Amino acid sequence: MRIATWNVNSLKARLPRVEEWLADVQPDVLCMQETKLADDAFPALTFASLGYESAHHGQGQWNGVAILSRVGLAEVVPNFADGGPADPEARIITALCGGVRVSSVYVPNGRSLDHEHYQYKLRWMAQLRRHVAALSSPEDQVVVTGDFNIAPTDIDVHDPKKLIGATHVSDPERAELAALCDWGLVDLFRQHHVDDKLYSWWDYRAGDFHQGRGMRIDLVLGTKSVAERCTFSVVDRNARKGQSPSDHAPVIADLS
DNA sequence: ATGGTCGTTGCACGA
Repeated sequence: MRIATWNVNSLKARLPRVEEWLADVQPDVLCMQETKLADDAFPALTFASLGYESAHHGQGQWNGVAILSRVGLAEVVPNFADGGPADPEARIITALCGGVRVSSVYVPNGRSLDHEHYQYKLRWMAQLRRHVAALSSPEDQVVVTGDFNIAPTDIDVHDPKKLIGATHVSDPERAELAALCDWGLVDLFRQHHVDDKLYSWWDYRAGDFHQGRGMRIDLVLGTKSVAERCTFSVVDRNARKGQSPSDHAPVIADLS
């Protein structure tokens, strides 16, 4: 089973690239973020014609998350399901795909450490932990994947010194991510690339992609039983090239 | 050292 995550930065703007990529890479499950669509504008028929069932949790204009699957799509849950307050923004959707409980997540950016949005980001990560624990146990096959807007360690950013005091690398948000992993999730990409400086997002500006200035903030986390099945993981940098790319590249993990 | 580019929308803001 090939599972992938991709922040597409507007599915309306990116649909041709996504269609081409699906045909090329043939994932069994694709989690998307930042569709920026209302549910009634989501191109479910286009994906159906390519062999994928789909579920979308959107709000239009901003945010929006989706799951495509050709190995079954059941028990779809938009938003958090931990019994706490619903997120007013469309940032998480969960479904059972091929025996794996998959969540597609778009963690709030945070904007700056002194911004209210940063507190929202920390609260969001804490609720994500409760959501995952409410729906599953660490012994289950669980994948939590998407745009975390958190670089787990300093090797996940091009120049850590330039980011001191910035979001994506601060201790409190890294602690939230570590706490999520402590529940029983493993960074599948790092299993296969122990110390590679490889990124999944590059600013559109200043030629950052071609200069290699990026961050690894798109993660595929899996429980132990999933991690044991994971034979291969890669960032598909090719999808960041060419005409009208997203600023994120897809991350792929193959399960035996 | 600074600014730069997209996508949304509407003439600015989020990433």
